[in-house]
Amino acid sequence: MNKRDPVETKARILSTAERLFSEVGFDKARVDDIAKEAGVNKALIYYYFESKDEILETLFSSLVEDAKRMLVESVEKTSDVLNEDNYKALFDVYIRFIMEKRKILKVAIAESVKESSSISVVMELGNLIINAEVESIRKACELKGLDYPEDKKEMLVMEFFTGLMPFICFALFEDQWESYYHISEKELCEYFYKAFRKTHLAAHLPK
Amino acid sequence: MNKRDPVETKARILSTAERLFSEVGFDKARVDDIAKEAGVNKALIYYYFESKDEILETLFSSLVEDAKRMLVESVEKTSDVLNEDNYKALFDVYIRFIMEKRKILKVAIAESVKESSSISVVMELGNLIINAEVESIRKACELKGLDYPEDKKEMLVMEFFTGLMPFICFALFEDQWESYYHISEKELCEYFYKAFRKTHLAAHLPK
Amino acid sequence: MNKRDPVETKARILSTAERLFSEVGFDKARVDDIAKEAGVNKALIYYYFESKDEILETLFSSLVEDAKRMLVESVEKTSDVLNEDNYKALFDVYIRFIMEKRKILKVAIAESVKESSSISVVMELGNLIINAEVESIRKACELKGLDYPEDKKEMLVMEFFTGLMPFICFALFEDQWESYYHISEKELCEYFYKAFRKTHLAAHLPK
Amino acid sequence: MNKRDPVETKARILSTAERLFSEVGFDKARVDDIAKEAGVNKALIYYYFESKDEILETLFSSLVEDAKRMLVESVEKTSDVLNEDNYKALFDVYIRFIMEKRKILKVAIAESVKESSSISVVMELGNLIINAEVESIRKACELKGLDYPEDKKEMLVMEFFTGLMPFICFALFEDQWESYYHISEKELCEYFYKAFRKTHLAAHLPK
DNA sequence: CATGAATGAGTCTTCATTCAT
DNA sequence: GATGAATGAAGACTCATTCAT
Repeated sequence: MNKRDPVETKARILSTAERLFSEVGFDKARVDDIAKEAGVNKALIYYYFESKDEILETLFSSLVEDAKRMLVESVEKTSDVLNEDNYKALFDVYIRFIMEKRKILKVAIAESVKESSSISVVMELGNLIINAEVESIRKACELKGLDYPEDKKEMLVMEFFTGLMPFICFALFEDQWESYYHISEKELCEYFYKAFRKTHLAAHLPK
Repeated sequence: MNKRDPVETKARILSTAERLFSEVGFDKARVDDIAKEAGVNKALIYYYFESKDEILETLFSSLVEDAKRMLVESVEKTSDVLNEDNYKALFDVYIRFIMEKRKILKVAIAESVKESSSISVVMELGNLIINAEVESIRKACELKGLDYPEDKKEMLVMEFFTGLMPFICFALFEDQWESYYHISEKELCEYFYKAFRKTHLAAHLPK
Repeated sequence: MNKRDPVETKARILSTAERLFSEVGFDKARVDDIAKEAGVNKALIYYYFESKDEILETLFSSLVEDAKRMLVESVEKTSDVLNEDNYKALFDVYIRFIMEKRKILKVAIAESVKESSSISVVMELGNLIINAEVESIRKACELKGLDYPEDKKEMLVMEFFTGLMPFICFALFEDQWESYYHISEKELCEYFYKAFRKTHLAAHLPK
Repeated sequence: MNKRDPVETKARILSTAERLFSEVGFDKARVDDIAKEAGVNKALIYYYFESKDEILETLFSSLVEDAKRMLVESVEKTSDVLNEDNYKALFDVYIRFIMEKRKILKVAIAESVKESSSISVVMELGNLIINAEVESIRKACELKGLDYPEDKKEMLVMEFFTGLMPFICFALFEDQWESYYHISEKELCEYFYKAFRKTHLAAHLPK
């Protein structure tokens, strides 16, 4: 907690805000508390950010940027052959990303769900991810000389609601599952992979 | 809008609150606005409800009660034979229920996601529904003389994350999909069924 | 200080605000202090007024309304013959009005002087008064069979800068003259009348 | 805008402050904005001035000093014979001075009007000017062998309220007259001279 | 001289809730 | 049941001023 290190200070404000937003919700989170818990003066927050809203927007932008980076990297890493091993590798990349971002994802969901928010981050993020997915599926088919007959919209719907959403919901409710069903994160994650493999992945893998 | 009809008045307060909560979020929704839009005096709201929180609790209780009723009815309606037609019928019952409750579901998700909320409605609701599902699967297996070998926890995880969550997310984001991808509710619902059938349902149907 | 008498309460807020605005200026006056000194809860102020600005606007509107009333009454009272006695009577009506409104006039001047305020109250008030004056002069000339040859704009300028402004400035600085030159209000007022008679009034009276 | 020229920098801060104070009022003007618009770092302002108040005091002092200089010069320039031409020349000197100082005069009036300000600049300035005026009148009388019978206080009142105040008010409201009555500064100034000649000056000129 | 970062003390405004009728 | 008036406790945001370099 180096004072007079602007970059570090700004980062500390952001991560404290992220935590508080996810703990009590954006609206209930108090700027006073962010300041106190980040160990900075409240006015300093307004030196770096125009408003409480701008803090949230900054966090959302980072989320989207990180997602883009993650998608690029995941494409580079995974070979184009679609088989169970590859899917597992991809699953791991995604689950790691989503669990790392769980805090801000909770906030994103809570805010996106409000009918007042014009274009929600979740839609933006979703669009990004499912398009990447559909594209990689298309490429894989091409590579194998398979035709790629499917309706693109249908694929988008499938990727979004049965692919992405279970992942995000895993991030949202994993901790509650832990305490509600007395299950460890590791165990839950394994069950989740099994379930995901039998449902969404099964639809992708050649029968 | 019958004045001097307590039951109707209370219902009007509840439905107005539900709408406002879903539109702007529970925290941002003002009791003043609920009063104004319900056409009642603000103090009257406090005659019917202890607090703003109690309004939300009432709405959540109704949601849970309605879900229970829906589950009972769905069991009565559907025969025990598990085939595609039966699943489609069940799908329709669920989708209708979830779309009807989309407003309060949005609020439920937004609130459940906060780490401060001890036991979230979504977990309660989820537990209810996935247990019913698992139970009906068990019965179906029994009926057909099949053994029911699966790990129960695995089934719960599957029902929750790849069965229920896509449904709920459909309710949450259906309207945003409409405007983002210029697609009608009907069309989206059809795509969603196709996707759901190929993934979650496929895992249930005998190969 | 009757609680639960809305009219009286609102009036008390307004007069307290008027006093504080004139004492320390609109910007430095604190809503907290208005509340405290008016003996009401701060939130009650916002129950009656949208904002601090609206309080000021209400006060300004009252000032304009009162000025209109005063002008109507002054026309009714004074006969159309323009002689020294009539002018003295008119002077007294004006000086009484302006001294009664000195508090809000101070605020009005301070605010009007800001280049940001689009149309200032002082201009509005000035326009009202000088037009009434010019009109009454026109009538008087007509009555006496005199022609009314003067350029109207010139008259407006004269009424505003050498008629109205000395009056308003009297209201603004009377108290400071008292303490600076050790002179009583009565005495100062007499001097002021003499000066005003020799200058502005002299220009109106037949030579 | 020569950087690294302390004198010029300080002057730039002062003139920017003067402009902002007159545009939005002293209280609403922000040191941040003065810094930004003067193109200097905020902390530098505090290197040159103790406080925001000191900036204002500096501006007020300059105003008083400049007024003194102007008075001395005006005495030197104008001969002691009081006739219409001399008065017009004096009028021009005054109007030029007052128009040049309109910005800070607006601030001075706004601040002087507050009942909290112990001795206001306007009273100080007024005292300065009206004493000079009365003195020059006395000299002129003496010169012409006329007795100078008048009550001094009466003369002070007259000079202040019907002599100085119309001038200052001209500076305050000239721009608003322009836009309100669609009149040019030149035209308005001519009308003002006519009005001033018929009222205040007429009282001074031998009949 | 000059600057980016930091701070304390406000200041307006909001809002759930209650009171008196 | 119903209402207009009243309140306490906060909460977002501001701003003159100072510090460290």
